[in-house]
Amino acid sequence: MPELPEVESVCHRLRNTALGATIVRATVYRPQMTHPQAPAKLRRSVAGRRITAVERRGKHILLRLDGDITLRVHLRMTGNLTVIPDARLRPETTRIWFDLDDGRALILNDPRALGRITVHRSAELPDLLKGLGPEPFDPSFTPAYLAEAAGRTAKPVKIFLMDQKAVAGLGNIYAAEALFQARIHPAAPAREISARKLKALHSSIVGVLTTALHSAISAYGTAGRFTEGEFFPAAVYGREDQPCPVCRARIRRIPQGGRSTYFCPRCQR
DNA sequence: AGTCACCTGATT
DNA sequence: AATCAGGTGACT
Repeated sequence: MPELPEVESVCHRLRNTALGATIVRATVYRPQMTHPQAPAKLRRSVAGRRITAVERRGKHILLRLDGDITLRVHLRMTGNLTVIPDARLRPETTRIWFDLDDGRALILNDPRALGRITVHRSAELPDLLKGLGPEPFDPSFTPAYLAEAAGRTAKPVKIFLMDQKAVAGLGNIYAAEALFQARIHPAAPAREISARKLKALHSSIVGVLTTALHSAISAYGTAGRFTEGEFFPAAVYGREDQPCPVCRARIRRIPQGGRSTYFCPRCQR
């Protein structure tokens, strides 16, 4: 599921469901998902604590509990954090289960079980999140900042965008979409891109994420789940061999960093 | 900077 | 049977 817009929409929904509830007990079905901590630490830390805030930093969800405990949840590829009314609605792929005091349950549902959930004191958080670049909607994320960051690396620009320390929250889809809108070839070395193009890239990053965020919140907010095709209609992502919506050239797929990158060979040079 | 491992399910 | 997947951390 999740890049920044989807993670934010999960947070949005949790604020309307989990906020204020008290966790009675945690059950860990996949101990490795609490790595590098022991599952017992999670169980011990959450019992009897109330959820006081739901925050997001990059793709990380921060569940604030009273008594200065923060659960940091990362959904990775297929995770979802959601409240269900009762055990009858328990998905087969539930990996962590939190009983709430009103009979509902907060669950981490994650078919691939690649997600992570760890427990922290608030004092540890800055260190924990220090590798993350600015939030794309933060005033500090400016074209000048992007140019400065890009200037320091010879990495292909798409790899640069997906590296969370340039800017937090972009993943494979929205990095590709932003590059398409800015008409930049995904394999171009970041430091060789003109200031003019980087300015366009800055705008397209903010624009793509804004549109996707609204789409993700309305899709998830109503149905309570993401549904195929309700997202931002991708111009290039997943469209190998289909015509570019701008110039009709055939969309290409190339491997980058072990994943697929989609782009229009005519629009993006 | 590139490759692989972590996991499982869907698709070819 | 093989390949792919909206991610990341640990290796070369």
